[in-house]
Amino acid sequence: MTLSSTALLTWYDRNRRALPWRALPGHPADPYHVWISEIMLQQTTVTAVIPYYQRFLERFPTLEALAAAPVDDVLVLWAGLGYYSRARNLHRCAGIVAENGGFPRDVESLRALPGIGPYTAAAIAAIAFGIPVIPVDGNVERVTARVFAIEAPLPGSRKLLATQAATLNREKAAQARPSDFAQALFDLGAGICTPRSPACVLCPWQGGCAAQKSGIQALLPRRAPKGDRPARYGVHFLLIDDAGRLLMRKRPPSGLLGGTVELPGTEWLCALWNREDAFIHAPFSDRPAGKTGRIRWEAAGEIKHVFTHFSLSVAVYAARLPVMPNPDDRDGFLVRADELQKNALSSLMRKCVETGLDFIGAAGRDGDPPSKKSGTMRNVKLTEGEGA
DNA sequence: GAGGCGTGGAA
DNA sequence: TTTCCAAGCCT
Repeated sequence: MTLSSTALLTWYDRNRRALPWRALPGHPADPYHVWISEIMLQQTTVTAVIPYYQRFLERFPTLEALAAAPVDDVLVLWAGLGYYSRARNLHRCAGIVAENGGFPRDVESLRALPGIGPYTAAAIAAIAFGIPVIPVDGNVERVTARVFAIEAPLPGSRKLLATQAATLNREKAAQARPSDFAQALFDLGAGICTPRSPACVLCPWQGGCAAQKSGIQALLPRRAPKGDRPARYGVHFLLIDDAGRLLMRKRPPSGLLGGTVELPGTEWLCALWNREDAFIHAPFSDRPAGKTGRIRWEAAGEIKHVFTHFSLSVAVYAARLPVMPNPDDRDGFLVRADELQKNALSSLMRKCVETGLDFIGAAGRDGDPPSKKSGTMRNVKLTEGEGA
């Protein structure tokens, strides 16, 4: 009774966020825009998504433009955003939906498309097509756990939370505005019912919140303790010639960082590499030293990177050659340093390349000892600037 | 169904 | 520094 849909919608009408993918109040949303934004927002913050969304829509203004593009072009626009299977599924999905002449307008058919799970199917259905369902994301789980004081820990409580969340839009006011109601719950979770210190005094549902009544709102939702993150180690090699060309290679099309471009290197194992074993994986190590002579590798730095399920430490070695040997398919391919932004570099590899180039740049200047954090990336642009 | 799958900002 | 975690999906 006190979880009034009207109260929530009124709050939303006054406090809704203006977001690039959001239609203006009272206007219908574009399913293509909603879909792109929802895929990008999976496990990703709004702040991180906004610049990617803008660039993506400039490059692929329509579903047809996206469907017609090579998947590698999509990955270039996605590089740095993480969870790269999203980009591959997005591209597959575009082909299917364009072939069908548009998005299906029901939850079940949406759910069947690649990259669209229960949450995203409900989100598109509600936001773009006005179907009265509640997409259950982290925000909605948190709000639901609190208003009903559900103390069972995630992720075990997920099913229960979804069941309870589905009861939130029973009133007529919610049924009349499914798109706004769903987004109102997002904005409530993002701005008021926040994870750490919820602003209950500002909450349109404070009178009906069971957790707030007993003062446990900041403790919910509970979560089961997560396991430790194991450490892994790798070695990567930056080789550059006097023409400013780097040797790079492409990772397998699926799996970790699938389809992205990387510096050649070792596997990532749970133990530190010794120098001898690591250098078996250095470029051209299996070739007789030709007229270029032996490659003189130098330690350029160490990169720490954290993935969801392990942390990684990469030793970067760098070397400069007058003339690059001709790479074969196993070696990889050459990329001009000033055209790196045309390749899909993960954030990890962007850091590795930056470290290697910084080292080469500093070491290359006569008598200049390589210094850490010298920031000598003149003329080399690794990311598409936003104009800041 | 449990684990693989990125990243960067905030506290 | 460490920990948490953000509009989850796939196998």
